[in-house]
Amino acid sequence: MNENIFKQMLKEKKLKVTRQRLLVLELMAAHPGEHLTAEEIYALAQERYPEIGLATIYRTLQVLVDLQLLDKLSLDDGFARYELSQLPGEAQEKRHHHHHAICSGCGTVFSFEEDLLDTLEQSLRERLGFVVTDHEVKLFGYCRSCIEKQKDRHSDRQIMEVID
Amino acid sequence: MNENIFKQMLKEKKLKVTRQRLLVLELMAAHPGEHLTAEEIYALAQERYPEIGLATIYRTLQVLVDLQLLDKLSLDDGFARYELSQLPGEAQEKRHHHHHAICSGCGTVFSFEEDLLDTLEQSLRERLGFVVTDHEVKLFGYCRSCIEKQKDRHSDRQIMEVID
DNA sequence: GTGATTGCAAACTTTTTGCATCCGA
DNA sequence: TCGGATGCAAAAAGTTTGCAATCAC
Repeated sequence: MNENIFKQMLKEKKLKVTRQRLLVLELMAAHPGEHLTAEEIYALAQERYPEIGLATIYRTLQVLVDLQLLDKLSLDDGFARYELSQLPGEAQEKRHHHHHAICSGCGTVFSFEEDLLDTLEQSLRERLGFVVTDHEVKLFGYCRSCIEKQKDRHSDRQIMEVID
Repeated sequence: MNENIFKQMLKEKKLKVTRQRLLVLELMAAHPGEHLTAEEIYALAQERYPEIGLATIYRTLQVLVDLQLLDKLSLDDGFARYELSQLPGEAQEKRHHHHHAICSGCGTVFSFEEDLLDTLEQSLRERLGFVVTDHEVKLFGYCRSCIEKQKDRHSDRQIMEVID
């Protein structure tokens, strides 16, 4: 992400280029593919700028979401999360988020691209006149390692039951 | 929804059949397809049982979600929402929620069934060993009537610009 | 200089929890 | 009777807001 493009975007919206805004974007760019909470971003920011306030983090994240530089998402754990947007700027029409598979066992989030919703979106447009601009897909389940742990635990339990 | 089945489910989990639990389930059953917040359910419950407490609503909703009688969902507006589950009881394996199309213009939520994710889920299982147990699909966009309103507004704006 | 931005604290909102009382089995 | 359930109020937890001081332009 080019810093100058960011400065340009801010100027176009008559927003000021501040140290805080540059820092937050830089941090997000340094953590691509992660789904950071405001608190996590706050902690990272404090390492480089201890005086920064949590309210500034929230306000800055909102600015970056408005500029479509960040995506705001939820993993249903009570925190809003943010990640670097994949297609910055003009390519907005095609801006379809990647999807998330959330392991119910360990909470690990797997991200993946795949546009399988075109048929669905077309059908919606035809049947309801609803035009889709964005979609969010969350899959819940169990990752390989949790499935294996689960198997182990089942073996243990069977053994325990026999012993008991 | 058969009340006796519910009582049976409660007994199996050693939970008590209370007036509050019966009331909340009855209210939810009377509003199928709606996506009610805890506050909305609280208001409905108070009409029939003014002494009921909001904490009871939350605790009861949790019980009903655990029993898979309700689905908890989020429309990204800061409220948890609840709706009657489509397939109660045993058919849990096939229990795939319907999806939601949320209009960014007016907030209307359109629900629809369609299982187009089988391919995606199969691919995840093969590639990652991730086994999907549930999914949530949200589509954002504009409904027919908001699109028409938008067109009108555009016409207005053009006229205004000419006049100005 | 001037208006946007920041940091701090307080407020707000939704949800959860502690506890005395109540009620279902 | 007795342990779970309830209602109330207080607490939590994430986020937003008011305001004086500060900073960008």
